[in-house]
Amino acid sequence: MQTAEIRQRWLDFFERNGHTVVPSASLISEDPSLLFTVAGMVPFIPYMSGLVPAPFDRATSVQKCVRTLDIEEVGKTTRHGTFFQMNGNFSFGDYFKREAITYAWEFLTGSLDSGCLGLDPQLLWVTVFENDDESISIWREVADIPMERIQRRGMKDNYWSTGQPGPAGPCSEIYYDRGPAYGREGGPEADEDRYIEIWNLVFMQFERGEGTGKDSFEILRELPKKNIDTGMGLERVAFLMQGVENLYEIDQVRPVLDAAATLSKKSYGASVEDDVRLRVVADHVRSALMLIGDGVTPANDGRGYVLRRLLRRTVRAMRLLGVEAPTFAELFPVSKNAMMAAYPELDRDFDRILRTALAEEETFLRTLSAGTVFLDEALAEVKATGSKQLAGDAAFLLHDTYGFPIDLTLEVAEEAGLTVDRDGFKALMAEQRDRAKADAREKKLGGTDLSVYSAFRALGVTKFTGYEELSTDSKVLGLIVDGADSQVASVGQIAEVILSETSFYAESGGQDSDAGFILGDGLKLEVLDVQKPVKGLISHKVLVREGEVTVGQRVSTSVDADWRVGACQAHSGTHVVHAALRQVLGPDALQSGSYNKPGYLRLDFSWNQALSLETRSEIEEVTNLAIRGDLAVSAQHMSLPEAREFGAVALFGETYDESVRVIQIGGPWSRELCGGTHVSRSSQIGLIALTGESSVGSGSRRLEALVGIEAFRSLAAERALVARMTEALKAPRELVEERLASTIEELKNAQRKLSALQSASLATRVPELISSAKVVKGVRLISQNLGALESVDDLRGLVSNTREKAGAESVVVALFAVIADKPMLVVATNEAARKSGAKAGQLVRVASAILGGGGGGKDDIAQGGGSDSTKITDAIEALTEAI
RNA sequence: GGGGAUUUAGCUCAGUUGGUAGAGCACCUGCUUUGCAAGCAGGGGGUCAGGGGUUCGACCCCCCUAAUCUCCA
Repeated sequence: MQTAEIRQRWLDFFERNGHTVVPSASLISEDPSLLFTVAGMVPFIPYMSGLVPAPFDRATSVQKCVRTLDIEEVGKTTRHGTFFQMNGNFSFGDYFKREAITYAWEFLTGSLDSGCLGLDPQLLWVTVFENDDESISIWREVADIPMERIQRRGMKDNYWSTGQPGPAGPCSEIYYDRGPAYGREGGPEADEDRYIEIWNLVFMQFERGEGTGKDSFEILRELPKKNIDTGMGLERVAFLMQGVENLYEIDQVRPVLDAAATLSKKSYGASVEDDVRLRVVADHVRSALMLIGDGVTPANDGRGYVLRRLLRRTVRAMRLLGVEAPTFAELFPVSKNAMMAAYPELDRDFDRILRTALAEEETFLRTLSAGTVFLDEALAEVKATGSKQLAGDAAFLLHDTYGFPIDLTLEVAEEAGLTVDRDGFKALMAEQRDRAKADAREKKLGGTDLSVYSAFRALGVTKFTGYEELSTDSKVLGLIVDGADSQVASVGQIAEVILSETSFYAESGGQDSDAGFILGDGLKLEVLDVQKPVKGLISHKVLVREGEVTVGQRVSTSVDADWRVGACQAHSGTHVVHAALRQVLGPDALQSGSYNKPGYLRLDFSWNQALSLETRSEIEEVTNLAIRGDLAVSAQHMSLPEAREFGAVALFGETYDESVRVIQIGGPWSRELCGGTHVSRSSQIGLIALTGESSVGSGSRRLEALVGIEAFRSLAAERALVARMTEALKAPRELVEERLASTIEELKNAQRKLSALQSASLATRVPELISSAKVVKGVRLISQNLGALESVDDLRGLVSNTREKAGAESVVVALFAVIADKPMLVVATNEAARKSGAKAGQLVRVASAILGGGGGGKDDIAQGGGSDSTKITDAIEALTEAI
């Protein structure tokens, strides 16, 4: 049975049983503490923890997941994949153990005709938590499983918690017996390769306390609402049902493996090592495909780094298979074709996905060739010293600094007949890990506790009225002072206020929060910040200016009107710039983040090179033409699929509800999903002036702009600058640039002439200097104070010139000058003088010490200086002595 | 978030306890030749990423900033 069919049967089965089908959430997790969605239940965490009331009693999903913790194990075992799909059914205070077990059994063993999987009940084993007799009796009753195929396991295997205080509970797992060919008898307790875990049922029953590890915590109490969370590994079931050996050989993955084998002219099954490499390629290509599909782009940290690693490990594996040429152009379409039955959006976005992958492959191939040069040098050096081993720190440097993978280093070293100090390398890697981990631990202490908000969120969603009005009558539902629930806050205190409804916009979608006041009877609260700490809940951070605020009090929210006008201009302006950007650069230039507040906007977008001045001007022009065009701005609500159909731009990394708000500017000209506040016609934006374009990391650029009156002020300031320049240069505006260039050119020429003139004039003094030579200890010494000179270069030129002209007989030229009010000297010796022991560097040191400074150089020429120019005569004497 | 590396002529890069910034390619001029990366001679081209500090003197040492590459979390 095809993987896509198992998936569909799953969803249909649970929908028939009253579950709401929830589409897979993005791989980019909404929870900022998680890099990716790592399990089927991740999107449901707020409902499980009670932070947000669940909108349904029971739900089911097939969730895309990425886990890279065991990335090194990929390909070596049957069941480690970096991308996988988890089928889940969930109950939020609705059904519990009995139904969960019943559904699981029915779906696995029910007949194919009835939409189930038709697995042989004789091959299924289950495990339960050691003292969970309730589950055992349900299993006996519902499935009639003999006791021999039910095993009890401890905390480590069959108890679930998040690792932190919160919900916890026992699990029951279902295993499939692959038969005696795959290992020992005795159930999952004996052999988890023969008995493959396919489904984990988690009974969220208790609340746990503080503690570390999997088993050292206290069970505090029963949960008031018990939940069910189950996860069936889609890939595992697929490989069992398709009668293949592991998850790399299922219909969604195998075609890539075959394509990699063809490209490398290897046959799968011929060599253990090559098989692992082929599986790595098959797994990583699929994971990368899915990640890029969800909007991740390669980067040097965070999610982007995980993607980069996957892509680079693929290139590396292909290299080890003997293919040095680019391969992504072949591999990615194969993976896409295998996955598109379940994920049709991959086909739609494939141009972008492939471009992203190809760009990274090209970058990495460049990195590799740079690393190869370095590695060859390092290996040659090792050989030169007669050693047989490349040091660990050299291998680490290659890996850490040049991104050259260790196993390629091993391979190349081996070809050169050398070994590599792997232990040294590992030690350095461990050191680096510890550094990063120590740092992460330090930072984590600042994590915020959101539990204080859950009670308020349970009262319902804060109604936002700010689209229609600036002022709204409301009621204080709650106060938080210093992170704790409070009944009252008085003058001078800072508090968070939860209201029944509000006209204040909370920071989101890049738009900064509104400013203004919350007013009541004798009460004045200045709003400092507005946030949504929990989905649906708006919290106002305020400073109490006058009076005292208490829970239950009637108040009215009053947003600063000027502020809001500026905020609307800036946010609509951001949409206009985004649309202009895409019009000029093409649809690849997609916004990856933004920030706007009155007068200012910032837009980060995916693009891999700096924008030229012309391109920037063009974007600015398109932007301002759209403003001048007085385009209508409208907002409408629709479902997410409808919005997609409508052509609205959804941003990656953002998560959207089922019902979304689409902002249109000029109809189809700009359509974006957005919850922000906007002007009603584009002309109200006024003016936009781009002020900067910069990089925010590889593959991502940032545009900054001023909006409205701020834009005007900035342009006015530049105009004033040009006015001052025309005045200073005495040239009309059109000629300023030319005049400036010609002035610089003239200045350069003049300087060149001047220095030529100077050295010529200095050259005329050479004969006089030579004739002034005095013989000291058998050496001719030419020493003089030349007075003020322009530069040390002149002095040095004169000294070496004099030495050349002075003939082969021994001579020491020591000339002094005052340059920029400081005494300087240059000493030169010829070969004969050096033979009789005169060293320029030594002489300079003696003389410059007298001048209150220092100096040095080589035996033939040296220079020095000091700070007291009245001592030059003394210095000449000392130098004469020193010869 | 924490490390490492790089930034020098239009391009690719040298630059040795701190003492006149170079090479190859490209460009311009001339000569020699008329062909496959032609040769010879001459020449132009540098805020040594930016800013600050130490020093008589900084491409070089110290500090800060930026960009790019890279590893780890």
